[in-house]
Amino acid sequence: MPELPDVEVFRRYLDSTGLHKKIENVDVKDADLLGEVSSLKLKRQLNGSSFENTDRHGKYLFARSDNDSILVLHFGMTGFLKYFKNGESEPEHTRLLIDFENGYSLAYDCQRKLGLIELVDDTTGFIEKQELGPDFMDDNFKVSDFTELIQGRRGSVKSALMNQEVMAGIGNVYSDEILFHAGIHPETACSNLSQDQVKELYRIGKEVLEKAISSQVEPEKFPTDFLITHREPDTECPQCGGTIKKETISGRSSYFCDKHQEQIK
DNA sequence: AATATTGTTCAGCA
DNA sequence: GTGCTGAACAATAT
Repeated sequence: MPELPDVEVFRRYLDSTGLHKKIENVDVKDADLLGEVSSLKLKRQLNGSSFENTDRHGKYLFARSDNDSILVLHFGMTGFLKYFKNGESEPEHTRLLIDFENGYSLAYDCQRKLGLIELVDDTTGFIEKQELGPDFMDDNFKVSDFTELIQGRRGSVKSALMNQEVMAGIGNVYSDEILFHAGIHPETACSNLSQDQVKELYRIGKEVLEKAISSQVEPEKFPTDFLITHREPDTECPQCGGTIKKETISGRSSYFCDKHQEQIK
């Protein structure tokens, strides 16, 4: 379930593996994942070029090549990247395979094909077209921006946090995590949040995602009082001795503590 | 065999 | 038109 932290980790991975290397072959193994770009165009644009830098907005990863084409990847629910040496086995559900001149390859694997492979020449245009809100971890995304977006919404906080058109990057798992640390019930209406709670949500949100990224989203590296490793109904809350409950909220299975996330409806 | 999983999209409702 | 909810979809594991 790649959300902002996961995609940021993929971005750094790509930075440390696949940059400045000449691409000598591109294999689109599943055209289902392609957006508007054709398989032929993708190959023509990337072949012979090299990736020079990367970027990320919400759950989208961008890799810019030296001919100014930009490869866009979205990881859906099951996507990941793997850089590996020739001869080693490629991941089982590789949908896009890029071979470099140095004998290594980069695989984009996406078992359940909910991801996206696209080629654009302008990230800003792409972000606008997708109608994505500001990236939650962008330094220019301030508490005042967050407050403005949350205020005046009719639905629950959880659906606001998860709505990519409101702000980009937070999904089911991290919306639960943020609300857990903020002590706010996921079903709380935005209109019922106090000014202080909204500010607190922003601060905690930044903190939670930052910690997830620095833990490289590896479960064993997360602090033990995080909900993420305790997503099991009717188990003990790692913070207060309450009970972790599971309920469908905003159409998603949500986990929360029945004791320290007070229920306001 | 039916169910659960999640991000996105879209039909439909207030 | 807007904001929101809920269903559908993909592919697989249990």
